[in-house]
Amino acid sequence: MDSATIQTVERLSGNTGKRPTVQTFMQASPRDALDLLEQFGATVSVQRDQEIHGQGEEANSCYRILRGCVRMVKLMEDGRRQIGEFLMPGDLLGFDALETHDFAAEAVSDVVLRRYPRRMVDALAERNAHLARRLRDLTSISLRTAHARLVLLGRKTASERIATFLLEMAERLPQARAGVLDMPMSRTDMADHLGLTIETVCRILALLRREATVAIERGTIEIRDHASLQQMASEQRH
Amino acid sequence: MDSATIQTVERLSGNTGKRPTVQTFMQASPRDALDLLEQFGATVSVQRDQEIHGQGEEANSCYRILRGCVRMVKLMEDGRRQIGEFLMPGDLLGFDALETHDFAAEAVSDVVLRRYPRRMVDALAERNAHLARRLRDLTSISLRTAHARLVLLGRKTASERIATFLLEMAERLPQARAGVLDMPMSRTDMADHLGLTIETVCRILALLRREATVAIERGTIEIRDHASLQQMASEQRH
DNA sequence: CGAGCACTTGAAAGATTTCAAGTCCAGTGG
DNA sequence: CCACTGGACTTGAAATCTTTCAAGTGCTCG
Repeated sequence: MDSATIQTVERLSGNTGKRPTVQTFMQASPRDALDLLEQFGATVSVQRDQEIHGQGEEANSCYRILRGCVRMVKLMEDGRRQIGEFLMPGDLLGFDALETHDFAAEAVSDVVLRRYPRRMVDALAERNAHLARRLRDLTSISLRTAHARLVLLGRKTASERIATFLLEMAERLPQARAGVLDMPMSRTDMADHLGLTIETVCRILALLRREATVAIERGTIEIRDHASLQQMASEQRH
Repeated sequence: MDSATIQTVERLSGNTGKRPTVQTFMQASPRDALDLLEQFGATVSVQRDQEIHGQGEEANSCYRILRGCVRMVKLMEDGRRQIGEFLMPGDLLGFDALETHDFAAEAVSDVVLRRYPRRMVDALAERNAHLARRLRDLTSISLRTAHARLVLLGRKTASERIATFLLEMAERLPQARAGVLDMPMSRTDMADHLGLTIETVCRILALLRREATVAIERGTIEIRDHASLQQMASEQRH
C-alpha cells in the first residue's frame, strides 16, 4: 500500500495568521483541550485499502477520523494478521504512539481524516496542562480497550467474541438508527480482529441470522434481538 | 482476599517538613521525573495471594514494585480468568489508571511496594510538564505491551505463546545470571496469562524440558537453548 | 457476459481442552 | 522425626471446538 496516495484536500490557514502566544495556550481552557490542535490540522483523504501509516513507522502525525473506517493492523512474518481495533468517525488515531506506530493503519473504506503534526501536539502539551492531561487520559482509554480485548481473545469462545464485537460496535454508534450497524469491514477483517478464521465468523453470523438475532445485508448488520446477543456474549460455561 | 492485610511498613516524612513550592516543581528536572514522587511514597508489604487492589476499585494509589511478583487479574462471571501481565521489581502499577483500576492486582509472592497517592501524582503532573510527559509515555508503553499481547492471544499457537512468554521474562530480567528466570507464578497463572489451560502449559513445558531447551526447577526456569526458543516463538506456519 | 473476489457451507482434520488418574512436595501434627 | 494431607504439577485418553480443506454461490466490476 502506498501512503503517497494520501491527498491533502484542504489545509487550514490558521497558522499563517497571527501566531498565538505561549501565554494564550496556558490560559486557554476550551471545552475540549484537543480543540487547541484544530488550527494546526489538515484534512486528508485516503482511499479504500490504502495505508495511512505503516507498522513501526515513525509517528509524525496524529489523526481524527472524520469519515469512513480504519483498521489497525499487525502482521506476523508468515502472514498471520491481528487487527487491534476498528476506528470509526470521531475516533482518534496515533495520539498514544511513542516514537513509532505499533500498528499499521489502513483504510477499510474511503476515509477522510484530519491530520495534526505530532511535534505540535507534543509542544502544545508541554505548555498546556489540560491538553497534557487529556492526552494521558486518551492513552488510558486505549489501554482500557486493549485490556478488555485481552479477555476476549484469551478466554472467550467464538460465539462470545462475535456477540461481544457486535454489541461493542452498537455502543459506539450514537446513531439514532436503532441497532443498524455500519459494517464496512470484510469477514476476513472481523476474523483477524477476533482471533478466528473467516469460516468461523461466517458460520456464527449465519447462526445469528437463522435465529433472527440479526439481519445481515451487504455492509450492515441490524441487531434485532439485543438481549439474545447479550446472553451470547457472556454465556456461563459449564 | 483482604486488602486490609496490607501493612504500612514505613512512611517517609518528606511531606511533613517544609513543603516544596510550585516553583520548585516547575523547575525541577531530575534524571527521572518520577523521582519527584518519592517524598510522598510509603512502603507497604503484601502477603502472597493477597489483593493489592480490586478490579473496578477506585484508583487512589499508584505503586512501584520493590520486591516480589504481582499479577494483574480480570475475572469473568463464571470464573474464567485472564492475567493481563506479571509485574516484577522495578515495574510500576496503577499509573495508567483512569478513575478505576481495570484489573485486580494480587501478590503472586510476598511483595514489597512503594505506594504513592494518586491525587498527588496528578497534582504534581499538572504543574510539571516533565512528569506529565513521563506519565503519558508510561501509559503508552503499557499500551504497546498490551498490543503485543493481542497478537499473542489472537494469533499464536500454544507453543509460540509459551516460548514468547519465556523470552519476554528473560528480557525483563537485567540479572547478570544468564537465562535463569524467577518464575514465582503457578502453572495456572501462566495458563491464565497465555489463554491456555494448565494442562497445555504443563505439556509444552515438559516438551521443552525433554528437548533440553529449558531446565525446570521449583520456582525457576533456566533457558538452556535460547535459539530454539526463538525459533519456537515465531514458527512459520504452513 | 465473464472473471474475480467475498462470502457460504459441508466434511474432515487437528490443536487444545476436558476428564481422569496419578505423582511429588511442603507443611502439619503426632 | 516421620507419616499424612492437600495442593501443585504431570501425564494419558477421550472429547470438542475451531480450523483446514473443498466446493460452491452470488455480487460487482470491467
